[in-house]
Amino acid sequence: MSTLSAKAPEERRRRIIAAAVQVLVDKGFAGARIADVAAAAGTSPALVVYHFKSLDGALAAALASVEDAFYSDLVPDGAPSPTARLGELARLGTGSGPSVGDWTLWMEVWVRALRDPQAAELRRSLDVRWRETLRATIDAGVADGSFRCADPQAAVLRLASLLDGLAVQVELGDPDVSAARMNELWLDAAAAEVGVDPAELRSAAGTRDAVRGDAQARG
Amino acid sequence: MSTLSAKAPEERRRRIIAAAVQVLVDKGFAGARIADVAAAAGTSPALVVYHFKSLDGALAAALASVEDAFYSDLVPDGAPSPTARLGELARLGTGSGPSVGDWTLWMEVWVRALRDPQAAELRRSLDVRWRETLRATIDAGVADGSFRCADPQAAVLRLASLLDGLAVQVELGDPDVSAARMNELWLDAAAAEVGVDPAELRSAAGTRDAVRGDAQARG
DNA sequence: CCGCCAGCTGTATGGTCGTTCAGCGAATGC
DNA sequence: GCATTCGCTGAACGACCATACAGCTGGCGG
Repeated sequence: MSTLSAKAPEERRRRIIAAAVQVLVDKGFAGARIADVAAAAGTSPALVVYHFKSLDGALAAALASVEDAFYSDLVPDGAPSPTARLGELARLGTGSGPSVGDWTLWMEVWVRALRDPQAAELRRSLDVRWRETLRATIDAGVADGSFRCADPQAAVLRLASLLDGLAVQVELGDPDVSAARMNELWLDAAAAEVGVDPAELRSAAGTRDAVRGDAQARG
Repeated sequence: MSTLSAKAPEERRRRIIAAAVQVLVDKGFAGARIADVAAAAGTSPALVVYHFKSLDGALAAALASVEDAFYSDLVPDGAPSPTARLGELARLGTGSGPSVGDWTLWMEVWVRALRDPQAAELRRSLDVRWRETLRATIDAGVADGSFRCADPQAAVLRLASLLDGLAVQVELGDPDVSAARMNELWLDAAAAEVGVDPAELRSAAGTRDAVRGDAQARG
């Protein structure tokens, strides 16, 4: 258990996982080859198998890693107001930077989930988590009076689905739906669902430092 | 150009196309094999290649055929009122029977479109057509006073995207979004977008024979 | 020092398919 | 009737890849 030399293999492993994620994004499940992953990681194909037993193993590890990233993306920094938090969530789902917004990858997962139970479960758990987050935000807003929402359950389903649908348009290069437009469209829909002024929500979405309460961690 | 014998090969061809569609739905682009198509069509693998030059050729023919079906699904029967037409569109997009609602297939096309320009173009043209149909309906409703809609362009983008997103949930077997629930959720969103009573739209959606005007074919 | 083992690699192996090809029967044109 | 073409097939062929394997190397425990 030496500290220095033991790190190199682990580092190598991480590199392969990162490479696998990249390959998945670039070529999809259907186009991903062991050789691609190895090349992207700067190693030999055999090493990928050595560490992950098979190509599927490597891709599974890649998915697990983005799953982790997804979850950590979702923890709020500070305790923003519901309005600010809603804008924050819009930024997360809309921006293509964070894992939540890795839409190419999610689309791949969707299609794989049509036939692969493992992928279906992954997608499901991430989706549940996302909806819970949305739901908690809406409930908090309703509780403190800043939102009005007759049917939060339906609102969450619609907003979550709308996000998925908009992402498809963006990812497919729709000329009418840029990433910025996607954000706008979603925020307006969210504003309508929770009965706030779209302009207010839009400006809240742009604001990084929101009103901080410190009492509750959850609504 | 005999009438009887010439039909058999053509019939065979159609059978292969239908088989290819089925295979695409069952196994997706990634899992589709010439042998599968041949087996489903009750012919030899070689015949598939004989008629379509390659597997890709056969799959392309399959897509072309669903494209045709999609377009013919979209022509309205009669000249329904905008409200009834909106319900009709919901039925089309929501039911899994007609080509418009072949969501498994569309999801496959989406992911393929991420990397294949031909698939991207197919998806784009179908999407444009769908949005135009929605837009025409909304415009007609606004024109005759039954709808109120501040930003029809945005409404169309949101409703089209929402449909896509809801379909993903349904296709992935989400326990909270059955096909019936999808219909409901979409209709409510549509009602909100065009400022009508959800209950009215829901009942119009269930009605097959709507109020028939005969003046204009388009709004 | 020595033997061992984890980490790593290049090459072989085997399986899965897409595509090709030579040919066969039947209908068709002459 | 005869040659030809069309529709169709089974049996190869060969490309592409995942995986297995034998071996090399460098550091670590003894």
